[in-house]
Amino acid sequence: MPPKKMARVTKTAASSDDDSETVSSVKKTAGGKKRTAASVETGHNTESSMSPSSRQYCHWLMKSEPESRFESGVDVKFGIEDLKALPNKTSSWDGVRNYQARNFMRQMQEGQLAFFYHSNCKEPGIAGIIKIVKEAYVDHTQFDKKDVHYDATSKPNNPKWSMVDVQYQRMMKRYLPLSELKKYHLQHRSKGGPLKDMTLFTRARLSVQPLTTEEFDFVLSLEDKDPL
DNA sequence: GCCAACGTTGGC
DNA sequence: GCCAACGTTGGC
Repeated sequence: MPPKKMARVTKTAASSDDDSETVSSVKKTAGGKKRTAASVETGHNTESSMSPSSRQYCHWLMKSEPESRFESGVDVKFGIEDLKALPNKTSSWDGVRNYQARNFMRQMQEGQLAFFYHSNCKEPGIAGIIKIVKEAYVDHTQFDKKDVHYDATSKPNNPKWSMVDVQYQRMMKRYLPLSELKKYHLQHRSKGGPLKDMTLFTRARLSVQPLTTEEFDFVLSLEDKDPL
């Protein structure tokens, strides 16, 4: 596995958010390569007809920090350019230590797309698009005492944390700053529109989050528009 | 660097 | 199971 992804995340441990694997979905793990993600690529599916808890998402947003920052002496920098520079432009997304974020990763299916979001930097925003190329499997860094995201409370016979593999797809035609997305969010919140409930704003600290097809498509459409 | 928001911990 | 203290996230 590649570098250190970042996906920071709190170090939690048990929590209320279900530690459940159960939650719908999810795949099998490890060998994972199989499974064709059937419905997946179509992008659409049932979202509108399901309750939030059972909804199956097919688009995601994953945060990482493109600028150097040291955590326990280790640089957690990992921007989209760093992903692009790796062999096969692919990396595991390890280090997520938040149950909600983990559960979303466990719902991801091979072939689904995600926005690569740059956080904690000069200009936060969406930098490009990545694809899920391997579904959730055990994040080995949780057992590595040397790793920044080591979790002493997780045991190999019952791992707590998962990761997926992602592959670089492309840069956005233009960088989409958080500030611009926020303007749309506020606008849509008052007058209606696809970004009115976007998780990026309603649960700002979540490092892995879902987007509805409507949200994803709207954000994509901004590439061809002038900045607000 | 500040600090608001919010998830987690742990006493009770 | 409540909730205050604490730690982290991440925009600004």
